Amino acid sequence: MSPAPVVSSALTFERPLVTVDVVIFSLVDEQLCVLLVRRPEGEHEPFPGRWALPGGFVDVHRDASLLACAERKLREKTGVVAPYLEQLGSWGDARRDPRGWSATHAYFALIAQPAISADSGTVTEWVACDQALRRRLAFDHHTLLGAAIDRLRGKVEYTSLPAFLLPEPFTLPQLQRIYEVVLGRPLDKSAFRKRMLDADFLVEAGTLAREQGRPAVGYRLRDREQATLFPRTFKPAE
Amino acid sequence: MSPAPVVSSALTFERPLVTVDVVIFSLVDEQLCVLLVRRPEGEHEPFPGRWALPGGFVDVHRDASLLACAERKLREKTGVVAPYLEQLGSWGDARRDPRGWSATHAYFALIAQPAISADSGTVTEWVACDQALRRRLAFDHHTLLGAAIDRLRGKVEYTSLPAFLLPEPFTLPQLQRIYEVVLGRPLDKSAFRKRMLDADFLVEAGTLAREQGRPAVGYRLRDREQATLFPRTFKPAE
DNA sequence: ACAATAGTGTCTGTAAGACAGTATTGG
DNA sequence: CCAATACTGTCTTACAGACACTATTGT
Repeated sequence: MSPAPVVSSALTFERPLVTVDVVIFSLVDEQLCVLLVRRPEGEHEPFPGRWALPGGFVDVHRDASLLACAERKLREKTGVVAPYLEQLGSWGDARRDPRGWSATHAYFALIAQPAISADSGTVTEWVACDQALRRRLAFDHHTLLGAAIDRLRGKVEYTSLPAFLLPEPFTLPQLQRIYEVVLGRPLDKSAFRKRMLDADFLVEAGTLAREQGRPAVGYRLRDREQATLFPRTFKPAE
Repeated sequence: MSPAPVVSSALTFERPLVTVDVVIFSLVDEQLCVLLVRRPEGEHEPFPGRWALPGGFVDVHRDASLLACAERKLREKTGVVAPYLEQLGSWGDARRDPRGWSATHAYFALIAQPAISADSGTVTEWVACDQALRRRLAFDHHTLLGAAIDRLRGKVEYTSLPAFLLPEPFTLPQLQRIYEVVLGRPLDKSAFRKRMLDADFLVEAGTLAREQGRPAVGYRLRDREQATLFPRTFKPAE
């Protein structure tokens, strides 16, 4: 049976709270980091002063959609407008928010420039992923963050996702370093290059010199909207 | 800035509608089918009489969580209690429901027994996937269904998901047929069997005879909670 | 010339696909 | 013995990983 009442225009039953949270990843000093914000200290605030993921209630008058709401949160905290943004999932139950039954929609974003905070008022910090997981976060944000990291680590095995963490143009050695950082293991240079170039998601963009050594070919993404899937994982587990 | 008001215990702002929809897949005559329900005909009902995915409002007093709500919908429509159930994603915006800003949480379920409807009142039907996509469905259910089919087709390339569509115990030839149906192309028998047995997610369960020919070894899933990932896709696109 | 970094060539092992073969049942 | 289905063995090929090699820059 549909739970809609007979006179459906009434819709008088109790509605859950609806929020959006964004797990924003970026690189600081070749480390995978996530953006955290401090909860306000107010008397009636839940988890006052705790670290949390950026997010908040959906505003039915300002936000045309959940995605638009996530983009707004991201813009408010980082100033970044068009990043890689993907839905992570939703978590909803009666207990995750002391203010009542609530459902949150988590997104995860990859951005290149960790330009810290265009936002006024809120305290924000870039924190290394594993360190962030060890903090006591507000709500069930530990779960959300864990899911985001798992998803990212998982997808890195067979997608071009890490490329969204680099400012363009970037070089293949740079990209390989990011893969190695996220995966936590070294990769063979030759195999890595073959895979990246065969996947045909990069376009050449000039030459980039470093302090020392031979300059490298620069690349941009052919399509900044979506990641490329590789036909195999980097290495089947042993 | 968090949109929470200063005195947060008030929370007087307008809340979106929150629903759950479930895309329930099963096999009827070796065809991949999805369960549709007819929307009620009432005067004030949205999309009266249209076909739709089973779903409805979250009931904050009956449903402990979104997942529990999805399980309830599934149970009400099919009587199935412990299927494969995975979150597909959420869709929320101001226009998808004429009754107001609404967010739905879509789940997708794979069940073995298409026992039609333990539910009273509602008209339900198992419809072949591609045919269901051609119907004019209520709300944005065309989008949800499309996403579910894409997800299933995609995952079939590298997971054991189709095994959840078969009643246990099942045989490898049966399983292969399901893979072929969902993928829409034939698979090599030898390669298929090697892959399935190497993945080590099956346990032997007796022998199953057919009308004719040699009986086949029966198998059960080692773990009915989650699917197994294969290290490669079935065949890199050509 | 040398250090440092970028990029390539070549070998090898692994595993998937192709396909023909063998095995086991009922009539 | 034959049809029908289940299962296996062998060959080939593609490709990822290993690793040594060459290339190009600054000092």
